[in-house]
Amino acid sequence: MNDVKVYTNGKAYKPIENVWRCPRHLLKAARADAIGRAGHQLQHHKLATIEDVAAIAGVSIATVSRAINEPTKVADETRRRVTEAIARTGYTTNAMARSLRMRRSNMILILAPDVGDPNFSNILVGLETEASKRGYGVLIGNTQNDATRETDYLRFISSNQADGLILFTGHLPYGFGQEGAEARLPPMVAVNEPVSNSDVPFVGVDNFEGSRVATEHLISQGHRRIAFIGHSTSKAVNILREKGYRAALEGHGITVDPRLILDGDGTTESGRAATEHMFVRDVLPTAFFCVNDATALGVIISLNARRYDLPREFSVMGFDDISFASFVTPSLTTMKQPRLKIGEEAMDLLLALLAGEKPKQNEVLLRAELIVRNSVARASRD
Amino acid sequence: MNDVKVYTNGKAYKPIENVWRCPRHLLKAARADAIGRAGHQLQHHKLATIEDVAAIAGVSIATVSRAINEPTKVADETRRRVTEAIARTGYTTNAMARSLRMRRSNMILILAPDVGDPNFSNILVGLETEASKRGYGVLIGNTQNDATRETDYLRFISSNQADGLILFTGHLPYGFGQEGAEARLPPMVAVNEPVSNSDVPFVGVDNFEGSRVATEHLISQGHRRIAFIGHSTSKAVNILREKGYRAALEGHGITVDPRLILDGDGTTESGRAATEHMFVRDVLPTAFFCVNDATALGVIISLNARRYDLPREFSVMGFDDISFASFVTPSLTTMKQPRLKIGEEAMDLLLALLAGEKPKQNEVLLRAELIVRNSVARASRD
DNA sequence: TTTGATGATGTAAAGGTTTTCATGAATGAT
DNA sequence: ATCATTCATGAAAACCTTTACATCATCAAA
Repeated sequence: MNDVKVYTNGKAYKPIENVWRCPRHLLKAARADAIGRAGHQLQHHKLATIEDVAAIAGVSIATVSRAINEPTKVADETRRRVTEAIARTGYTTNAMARSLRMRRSNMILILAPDVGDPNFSNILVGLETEASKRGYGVLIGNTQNDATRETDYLRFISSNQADGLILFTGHLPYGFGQEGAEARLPPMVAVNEPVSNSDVPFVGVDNFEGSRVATEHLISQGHRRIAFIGHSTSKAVNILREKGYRAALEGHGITVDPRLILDGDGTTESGRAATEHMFVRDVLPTAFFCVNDATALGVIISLNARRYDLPREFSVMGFDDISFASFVTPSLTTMKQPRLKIGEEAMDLLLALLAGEKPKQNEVLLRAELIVRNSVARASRD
Repeated sequence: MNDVKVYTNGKAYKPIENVWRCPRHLLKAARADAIGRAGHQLQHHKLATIEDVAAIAGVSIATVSRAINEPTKVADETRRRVTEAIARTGYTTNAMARSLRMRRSNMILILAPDVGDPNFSNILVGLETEASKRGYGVLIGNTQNDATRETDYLRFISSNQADGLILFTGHLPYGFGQEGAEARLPPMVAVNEPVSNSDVPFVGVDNFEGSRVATEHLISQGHRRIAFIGHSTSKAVNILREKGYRAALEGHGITVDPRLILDGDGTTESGRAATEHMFVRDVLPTAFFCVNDATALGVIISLNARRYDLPREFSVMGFDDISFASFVTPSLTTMKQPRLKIGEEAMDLLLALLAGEKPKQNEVLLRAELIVRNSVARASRD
């Protein structure tokens, strides 16, 4: 229309003729002014930008940015004007622009094989709480241990959409771990299951110690013939818990009877099968210490089916304290994993790594808590 | 050093004297070339950009962008060269830059009062699966029904960090819902609990119909005196389920006995209390239909404590099929919420809204499935 | 041969920040 | 009065895309 454009924002800016030299914060003054007049009500999807704020406050965008991020670096009066302008426009800094510029998204990606798993969701609470407290958001990725899905999620990392990684999977995402790819690994922390063959820091429960405590509890109730259900040569968790069991027995001068140690993969079915197997061979304990609650449930189901009176005739102890533990009959005595705490600690560690700190130790082990319910009683026989 | 800079990337570009007119894709040729020589191994945190790819492929960045996003619009041979350059550099498009430019993050924010709730995590699986299938990521926010935390999370929306919202909370986030703020509402879908006093689309189970089916199952087992535990005048879920219960009774010509309808807020404790109350007043049913499994658990605990033989003396029916339902004794007959499906449908609906489609209906109701276990038996008396 | 249409590609302008460097005023030391 | 510091601020570059528009070659139709 007209060749020479005039910009005003009510603060008596002079018309400028060299348009391409017009200070950037004036270029959009008209628009900002419109916003100003309309109060804090904005156009549908046109949000206020830092330029709008700058124009209203009568300062440059650099100053606005500083007023927000380093308040001490701007004069009191200026800061006041900026703050007011922000309130008037309802301005929020655009996270995308910020991330782009800072090469940092303030997002953490959580990779889990099964998001529906109760163990996951409980730790998640801790992770999320800590992250949010520190200004980070959490993104979740359900991998189902599928290589494709894992690599899919790597784009969050390599596209700068996430700064760090929490691994529930027990292994590096497929595509990492390759030689040469080392440099591309973002800061990460493993949780729930340590990452095998790697130096990824791990936060979890102290399985050895917890298992020892559990076994000692059974011993303290007079049990001498204690079975361990859930032997495995591959699963790190199972191996550690078995070690704790053995340590407790040996600590009390009780000889470990290999016939009382049965295989199990941690499923309910494996607990049931192991118990049945025990009755077939007719080598019976007075108490069952199970590698986890799911296994313990299998044992209880099997014993209930055989019409034994629990815990009078057999004691059963689990590990984990998963949600149903208090609902089985008899309710399960077990070791409670401090899941909330695990989540918080893991996130705390990850954020420290992001801040450039070197981890003092490669694993953080938290103590499991003995939860006494009704599945353990004093031994009624030898 | 020298005033005239020379840019080469091995493809015989001529030196250019007007530096500020130098084509952008040449400006960084040297760097890209270095990357090229080093194979796909990158500097620690310097990822390849679209310019690197462009320089290697010998095209402009516009063409690279098109080759990626609208492959049909570039010549076959060019596309081939670009693809190869991408492979060589290990390029991934920077999500932040993309989002900034497109004003769209491809992220969905999920707001839930309790992330640890099993109902949440199961629906989450469906949400995540569908989102990821469609190229969206999910961000989770644990609000604990805290106003501060809810407003905190709104920055994800107002800073363009999330395009849409899934609400588990049953209400609009604090700060929305105000007058005038209408325009700022992003597309959203409610799940688990409908949002009261609003037209936010809801995806959930058909409570009325499911409840009717449940009650009919009890009737089909010969029960006539069926209690409803969980009456409420405020909770939408409870109200609907009670309506289904009444409809079933009336459909079979059974008079509703108000003395068999007891208050309850859906907690285990409320189920226990209601049952005790019933025995105090000595008006007994032959079957208990509970508003949900948690309530049913309370009923079972109470009945077990009174040494009744279940399900012979009393039948108990729940609703939801939460995880422990199969572990209680007797294992609980209940209506299963199709949680995975709910999650998928909700996300599907939200993405449709994002794509600009108008929802055909304001709520999508999915059918609950009858799960027969051991807590319901044929009525042994009137 | 001219014109018009089509198709492939390049140029440059957003998109909204943060931050380096430059500028200029005010303050304190000499 | 002069000079060196310090302090508050502004200009402009950089972060990396997508896309409207312009350009140019090619080919078909007139």
